[in-house]
Amino acid sequence: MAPSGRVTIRDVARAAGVSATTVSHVLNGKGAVAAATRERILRTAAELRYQANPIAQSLRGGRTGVIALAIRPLDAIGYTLQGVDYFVRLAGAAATSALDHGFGLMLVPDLTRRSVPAAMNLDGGIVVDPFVGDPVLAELLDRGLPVVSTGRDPARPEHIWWTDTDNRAETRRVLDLLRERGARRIAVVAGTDDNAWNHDTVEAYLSWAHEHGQEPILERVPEKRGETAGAEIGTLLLSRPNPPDAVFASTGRHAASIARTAIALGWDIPGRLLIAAGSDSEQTRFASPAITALDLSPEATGRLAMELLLQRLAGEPGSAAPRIVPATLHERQSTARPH
Amino acid sequence: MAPSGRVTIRDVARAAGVSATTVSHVLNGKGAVAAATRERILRTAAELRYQANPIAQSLRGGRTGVIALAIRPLDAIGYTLQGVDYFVRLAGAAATSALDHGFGLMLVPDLTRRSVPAAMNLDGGIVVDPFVGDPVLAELLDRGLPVVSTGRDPARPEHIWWTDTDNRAETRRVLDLLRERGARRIAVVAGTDDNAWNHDTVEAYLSWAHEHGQEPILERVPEKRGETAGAEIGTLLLSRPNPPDAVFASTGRHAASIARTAIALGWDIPGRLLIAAGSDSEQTRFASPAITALDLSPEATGRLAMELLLQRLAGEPGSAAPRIVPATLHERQSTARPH
DNA sequence: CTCACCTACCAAAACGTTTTGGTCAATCGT
DNA sequence: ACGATTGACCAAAACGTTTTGGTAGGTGAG
Repeated sequence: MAPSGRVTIRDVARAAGVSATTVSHVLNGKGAVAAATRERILRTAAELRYQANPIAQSLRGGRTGVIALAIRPLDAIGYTLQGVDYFVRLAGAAATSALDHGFGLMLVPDLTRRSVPAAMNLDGGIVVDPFVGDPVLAELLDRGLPVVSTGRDPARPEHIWWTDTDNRAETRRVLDLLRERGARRIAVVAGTDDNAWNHDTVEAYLSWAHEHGQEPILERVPEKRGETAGAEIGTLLLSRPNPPDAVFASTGRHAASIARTAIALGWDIPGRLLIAAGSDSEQTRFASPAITALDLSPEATGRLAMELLLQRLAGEPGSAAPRIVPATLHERQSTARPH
Repeated sequence: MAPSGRVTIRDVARAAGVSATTVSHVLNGKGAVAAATRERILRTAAELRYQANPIAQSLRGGRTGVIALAIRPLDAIGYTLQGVDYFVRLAGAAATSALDHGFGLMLVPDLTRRSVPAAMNLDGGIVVDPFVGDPVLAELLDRGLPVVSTGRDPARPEHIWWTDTDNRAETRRVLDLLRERGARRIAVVAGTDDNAWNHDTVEAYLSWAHEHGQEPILERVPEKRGETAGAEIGTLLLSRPNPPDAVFASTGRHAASIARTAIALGWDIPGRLLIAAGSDSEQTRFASPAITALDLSPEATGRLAMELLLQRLAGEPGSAAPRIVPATLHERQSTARPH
């Protein structure tokens, strides 16, 4: 055994009476080795509980098998609450998919803020919801790594390796539903994070409102602000001289707190006010009445992003990017009203 | 430049007219190097944009700088929702702390279920809420890795490297509060995951009930079951011949759905029924009325676990383990009743 | 019988660092 | 003036694999 206490390929070779080359061949199914020899080597390796040292393999092969996951919205607010179940579901799906392909997924909180540890060698990266001109996305690309993002970076149109739901179409879909349910003055409450999701939502709303001859009622509330922000916005909206008859809030959290505020102010939901959310979460399912919401399929998004990345790493032609993931609209009590 | 296209330490050495040894010395601040030479080497390295290859460093040093994070309750249910904000907060704190010390945090979904990728070489591991006799904890320990868990494994008393809140004391604290607020028939709803948290909660409740001469009313509901489970349990509890006057549910999610059910059944909270939760979450803050809950300080737990692990990796004497993290009890509407 | 071609195996190089164990010249103490 | 010490530097070994480029012996075709 090596002085380190670890069993090396040489120990196995010595014990089996062959060269390290032959052991490597057997273990990787490469060269031509006699059946008897193969058996003996496999047996010896098992007996010695030999495990190839992945670092040495990486050094030779140039790959580490580690993929970075940067969840930008969480970087911005410090990993506190906030629409978190979306990110957990996405990260879980990505990690599972990575492990299935022999890769590990490493969580990397804001690479640009702290000095990047030397020990971090990555094969690729996934950036979730990059900001416009995102520095972390830039950093990874600068390192020459293949990167796939979840949501595009509008300031970097040449970066086509992203996955997302069709935010504009999905937004219109919800607006159409609200209109179909009788709403004629639909307000939208979007976040302030400077990313594609918010941009698309606002843009889709403004053009939709224009098309339907409705004066836009747009409010924005910072993602980092707590549930109280929803209450303020709700109060603000409902005390307007000409209040909305429906509210579409992009996060489930804000939708739920606006709904609660409305009810506290004596508004009936869905009788007098319809509510919908742009992202399903525990709050939307849990609110009373339950709130209609878009399920953005974070699992599919995470899995797809990982697969796209792994295809690129494998040098495969790679199916065309960007790739669009369909969302599911869960209709609930908050918009239940006969047509 | 090396054929790989990567700048190696030899390239720098050649360009600066010194040996690789000297470059390494300068870059790591090790040997004795003349000031002028040092300057020249640093300048050259910067010009060539030299970055030491971490894999080679790892091979030499035997360390990878990667720590595994296994979140066992999520492994059990497949990374869907459920008390998730606790885990995100914990994982975020652990990742941040790791990165601050030059380590990366790798998410490892159930190591025992899928074949462990060869490329995964770890320096240590953190296991969140291990089950009794947890196989993932066992696997990591078998590999000879230093492991710290969040919550102990009751089947492995010799494993003292864990961090946790004092579940028994905190449970009693909540029960005491409920009693102080007038409750005399307190029911407890715990999870079914076979881990220390559930064990401790149940154990503390049973002995507390015995001490206070109260007949225990204990229900258990699987963590994986959705919000509907809470409704069922709530109905069950309240339709007993002799219903409870307070419910302590270990998860915020179950507390909230039980509260909602109770209200739907016409019970006034906190007038006729008190509700408290053993873990703070978005649901407890968000329910109406807001629900009193223990904030288990996942950030502190995650940070502490990481620090404990890093101390062991650094070979430091290591402050005594296990380490206990204090929880904070947030009193809210659901238990607001004059003494 | 000989040449070519397999089969089964191996020695050495390569991956890019860090560390060990030097060498050589200049300086210091006596 | 001479041995000891120090400062500045370097060649080679080491980390544990995988891959390259072999060799030696056996076998089939001509």
